[in-house]
Amino acid sequence: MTQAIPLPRTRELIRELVRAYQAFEQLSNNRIRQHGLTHAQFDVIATLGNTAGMSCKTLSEKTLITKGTLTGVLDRLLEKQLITRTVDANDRRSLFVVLTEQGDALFRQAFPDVAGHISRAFDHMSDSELATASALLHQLRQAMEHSQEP
Amino acid sequence: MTQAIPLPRTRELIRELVRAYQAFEQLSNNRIRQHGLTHAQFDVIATLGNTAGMSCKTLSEKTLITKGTLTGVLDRLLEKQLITRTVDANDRRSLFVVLTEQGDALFRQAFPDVAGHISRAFDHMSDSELATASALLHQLRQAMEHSQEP
DNA sequence: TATTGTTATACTCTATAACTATA
DNA sequence: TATAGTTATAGAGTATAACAATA
Repeated sequence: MTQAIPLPRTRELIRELVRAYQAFEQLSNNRIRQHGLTHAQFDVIATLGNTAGMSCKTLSEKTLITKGTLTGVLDRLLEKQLITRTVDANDRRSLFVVLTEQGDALFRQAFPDVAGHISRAFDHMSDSELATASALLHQLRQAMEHSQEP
Repeated sequence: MTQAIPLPRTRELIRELVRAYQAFEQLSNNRIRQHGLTHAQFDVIATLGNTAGMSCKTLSEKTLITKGTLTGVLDRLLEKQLITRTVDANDRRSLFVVLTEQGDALFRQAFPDVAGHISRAFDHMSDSELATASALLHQLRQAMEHSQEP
């Protein structure tokens, strides 16, 4: 309950992280919608892409979409015939989700397009600058993931 | 329409940015909800905090919430008596939004609490590390903001 | 008993377009 | 005509809790 007052440097970092992501969202959301997908749907497609499929549970963990919500998102992808959702023979409580051929085609089209659109923003950065930035974001993520609830 | 294939380094950067923000959201969302606010409502309160107020238009630009959506968000904050929304005497098309005393109290309580909760993740980082990280995120944001639609 | 996923509920955000009123 | 904001519409995501089926 008693929170230490965050240091100015940390506040600044949080503000910049939020702003950077806002800018990212603006770039990506338009592009994602041009492929007829919502952000959540794109996340699911991108997560399933280049895999042999996975359970709802795994998908939920990777996308951070809670199970109740995921059911609805998958329902809509099913309607669009982008995925299949079949009972796992080994554990019949579990459902196995896989991209359809159509879903895979969309993945192979949409993912590079969205990524490519964003990547143009970083055209002026060198390989080593990009690598440094990635490493730093990785470090920030690790720090946040390992900071558990009190 | 023809997109350059994004370089691996850029893809990696995008992936890390998304993941870092996911981790951030997980940390912040729980905390925000403990103050009885949604993410959008918190954004508005945080934007209005430490200001003399601003028009809906400005608020919309700062929070990236579109005007139609903003009306609903402000309606709910109004219900909770956290803001006032009054006609601007100078331009009577415009509405001026200000935190109430109650809204300001919540801002002064919730903002440091949320920021403090997150900042603990970065406790182990030095001032100069934090500054470097902020500068880098700032650079990434600038790059994305200046990358306009083709 | 615990786990996987669905269903039900209720709310919030979202984009969009038509609209009102002011300028 | 243009701008600021509301309203209407229709969807989509969200958390939560109760539930069914399976382990």
